[in-house]
Amino acid sequence: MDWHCTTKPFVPQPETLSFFYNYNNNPYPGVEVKQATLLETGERSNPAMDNGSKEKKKRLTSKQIELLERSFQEEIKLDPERKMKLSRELCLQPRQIAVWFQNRRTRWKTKQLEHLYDVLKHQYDVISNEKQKLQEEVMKLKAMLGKEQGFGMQRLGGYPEISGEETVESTSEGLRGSNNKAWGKSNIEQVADEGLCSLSVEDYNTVSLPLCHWPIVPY
DNA sequence: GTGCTAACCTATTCAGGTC
DNA sequence: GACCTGAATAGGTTAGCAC
Repeated sequence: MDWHCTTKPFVPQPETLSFFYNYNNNPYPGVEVKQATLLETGERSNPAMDNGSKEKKKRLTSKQIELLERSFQEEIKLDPERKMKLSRELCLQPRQIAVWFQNRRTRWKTKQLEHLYDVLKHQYDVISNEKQKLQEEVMKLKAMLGKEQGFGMQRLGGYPEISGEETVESTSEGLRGSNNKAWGKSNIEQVADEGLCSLSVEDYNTVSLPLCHWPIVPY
């Protein structure tokens, strides 16, 4: 089984998260009313219970799952025609096919969310590391500046005042802002330029989560 | 506009399998 | 027997169609 989507994925477009909610830009994907077939009507009822005697739940065979999985990889949605075809081929009720696809989509979505979490976490780690490096660099530069100014002031008979309140972040921003070309672009800005994330310098300092402006489509 | 129907969804239940 | 997984159910939303 491939709950981890390691085989051919129906890869969602990365620029949007809407695929979690909307597989085909409809409020409910695949909701297209089609004339119900005789077999499909009454699908809501449990076919296993129809004969009065309560049949026990049965696991699908590996062969059935294999075919269902292959079909799912081809198309995440299940159209009535395909449902009936699978139903005949696998000797399962159409309802069972529909339920399997529904559960499979749920599992797929969960996996996608887990994957997205990993990606975001990685991005966050990268940004955190870069911030740490920049802070260290700023401290070094401040120390150097202090020494130089101290030396100059000694000759003038005084010492400069370096505020302890001054934030590393503001200094960092100022330096980079005043001489952007010399500093070059940070990884984060490159990412932002590539349109993956929309980050401002302000975001930089307050970022607690990657501030990617991906649309969250309400369900 | 309203009612019906069939598709979808999430949350939950329950049974089979594994340790 | 506890825990996990997956098949199935319950209940809700949405959209197309007929009236």
